[in-house]
Amino acid sequence: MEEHRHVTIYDIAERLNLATSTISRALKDHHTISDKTIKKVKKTAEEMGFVPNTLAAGLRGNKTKTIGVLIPTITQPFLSSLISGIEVTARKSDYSVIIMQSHDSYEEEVNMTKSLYSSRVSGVICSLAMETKDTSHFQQFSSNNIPLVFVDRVPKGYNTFRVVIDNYTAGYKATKHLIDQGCKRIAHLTAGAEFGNLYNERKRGYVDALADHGIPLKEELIVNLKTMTYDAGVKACDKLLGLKTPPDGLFAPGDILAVSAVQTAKKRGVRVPQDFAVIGFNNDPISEIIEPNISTITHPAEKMGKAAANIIIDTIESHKEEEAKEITFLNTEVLIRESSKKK
Amino acid sequence: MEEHRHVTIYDIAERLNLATSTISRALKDHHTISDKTIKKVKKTAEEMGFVPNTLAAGLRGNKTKTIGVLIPTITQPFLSSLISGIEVTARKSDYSVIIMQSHDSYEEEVNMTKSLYSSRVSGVICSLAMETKDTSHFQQFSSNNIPLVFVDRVPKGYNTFRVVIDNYTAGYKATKHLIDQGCKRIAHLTAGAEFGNLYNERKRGYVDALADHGIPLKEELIVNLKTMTYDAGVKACDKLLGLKTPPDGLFAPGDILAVSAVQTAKKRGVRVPQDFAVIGFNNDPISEIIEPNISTITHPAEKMGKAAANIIIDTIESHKEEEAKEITFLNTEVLIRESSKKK
DNA sequence: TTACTTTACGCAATCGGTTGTAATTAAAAT
DNA sequence: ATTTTAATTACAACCGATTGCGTAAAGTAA
Repeated sequence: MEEHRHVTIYDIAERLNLATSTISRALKDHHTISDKTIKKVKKTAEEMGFVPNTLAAGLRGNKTKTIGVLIPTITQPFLSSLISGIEVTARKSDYSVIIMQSHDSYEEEVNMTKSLYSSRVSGVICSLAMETKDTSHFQQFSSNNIPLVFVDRVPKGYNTFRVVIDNYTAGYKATKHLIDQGCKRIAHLTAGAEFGNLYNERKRGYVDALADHGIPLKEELIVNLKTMTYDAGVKACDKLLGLKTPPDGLFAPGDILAVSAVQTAKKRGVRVPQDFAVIGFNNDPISEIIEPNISTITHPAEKMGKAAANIIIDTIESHKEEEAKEITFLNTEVLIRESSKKK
Repeated sequence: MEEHRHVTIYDIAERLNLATSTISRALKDHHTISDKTIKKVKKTAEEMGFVPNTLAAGLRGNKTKTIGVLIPTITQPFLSSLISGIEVTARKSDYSVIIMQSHDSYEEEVNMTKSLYSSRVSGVICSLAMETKDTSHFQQFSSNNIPLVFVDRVPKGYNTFRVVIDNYTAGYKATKHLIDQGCKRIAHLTAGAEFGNLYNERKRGYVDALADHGIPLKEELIVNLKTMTYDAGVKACDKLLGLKTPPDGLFAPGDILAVSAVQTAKKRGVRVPQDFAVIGFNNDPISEIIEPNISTITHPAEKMGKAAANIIIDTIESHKEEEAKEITFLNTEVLIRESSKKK
């Protein structure tokens, strides 16, 4: 296999007897270059198979048109949709996307921020690892004017862009829906405070909805999970449905858990939704396919990705130094399907 | 916000009164640098918050430790697992991963190869877009000694690395399983030849399995789909189950299709598996959750990703110019679950 | 024709590591 | 004390595109 050397602007310059500066400017339609020259240069570049070296440009200009995405894992419908939204939006503005998975490890996350900084990404989008409590490893981006957007799992008390849903309201709405369906004993699965404020917020919505409708809060109906997995859900639901007075409804803050609840109920001969109404969260593909279909809360993954990417790109292109680091809230909706329809 | 300038090896050199070359070598434990100096340099680098600029290194060395991944979409269990495998493996060797989605568009794919080449990726892993027939846009990688690995949806007649499963055998085994269960009229969904040889191979396995077991091939039981979607599956199965003599089994080359088949059957009052045994493909998470569970063929996405990434990295690190461009076959297994158990 | 604008393009430094080669110094050998 | 040899470190070119500044050429007005 013959090894070609990359064609550079020097090669084009030599061929046309022009300066490299002229080539560089011509290729990007700089106004000080005549149309004639521009056309000639572009034609020659095409002929010679010239492909710009973004490394050189990036080194010189200290910007790479690259967005670093740092998330727990990509094999989760919500997160892969998020990335999809980021990628599509980035591409429109000719940005590339580098993906890294922290696998919910703090240590990995720290290393990956270094790696991203090292490759001089133009911006960073991150959904925090479960383990992460301290976010000082993100300071390097803020300090160097690299826009940083947290999505979904965001830190508190850190002045950066954030793209989230209103988890409190979503939790409230989900619970209220179950109340509206006549549920009196509504169970809830949640995760410990160490996981950031996401599940806490949903739980807060649940608690307030109960209170607002005069339904007493029963601690026995709230199960704290370590991991939000199918198996953990099965175990929790087995426990809940085994109570002397079992719940007649469940707000699961994730569709996987809702699925596990529905199937556990079925296995125990508990009818869904008649005896046990279930509502999930996320609107994962599976919620629509399982029988009965699972009511859920939409979680606009793709939109959130697009929003995050747009923030990055806008911030860069507008050269705004002192940008207000706003929080972007995206809407969620209650999607009523069979699993919660008591009426 | 104060804008720091990046700390460079020049800054370290100045501080320590050493040459930049010494700093550079010390940081990578070059044997010509004394341990004393190495320690001193590393300590100072740490103190000053030095982070190497990979762009500069990449520009100079013409290698970036970056793998470009070009796939139809990431919001598909198989593909997101594939990426996950790639990312994990890449990271172990300190490689980054750039993701691009062709959305099955030939034009996008062509643009993206340019973009990847432009950013001087060290290697490329690709699963072809549905539309792609001509693969000359990948020539730029081959010509420039950038290792290229096709995964799953691979081109024919192009001498590159390929990581695939044996679709023929998998199709054969799936069909044989249905035959073993006593099915006499086995239907099959497939896709036109323009989609590459993947579905054709599975179909070939289906055809041969029937022939080997003395079961006549009925054209009416083979439905050609344009897209492998849930809705397309429903439509096809409605047609199949509406035949005068409907099939008593189905080999669907994708779990989504299998799910649509199971649900369509249920809706029509056809019992699965008693009246209609179904086997899918991929072992998507959903196949395990739907009721009845769907028998399927495993498709080792994560492993394929790892294999592909390893090929890239090994090729680069071994500096082999004339590497044999082998095809890597990964194993698949028949996963027998409820949807096909007639016996 | 002279002076003044535009228009078009070239020069050369720059971004930050990397690396072949030369130079300097220290340690060892004679 | 002198020559070898080995151990360290320095010099400077290089990767390829970008860009501020300067200059030459062409055009316009006086």
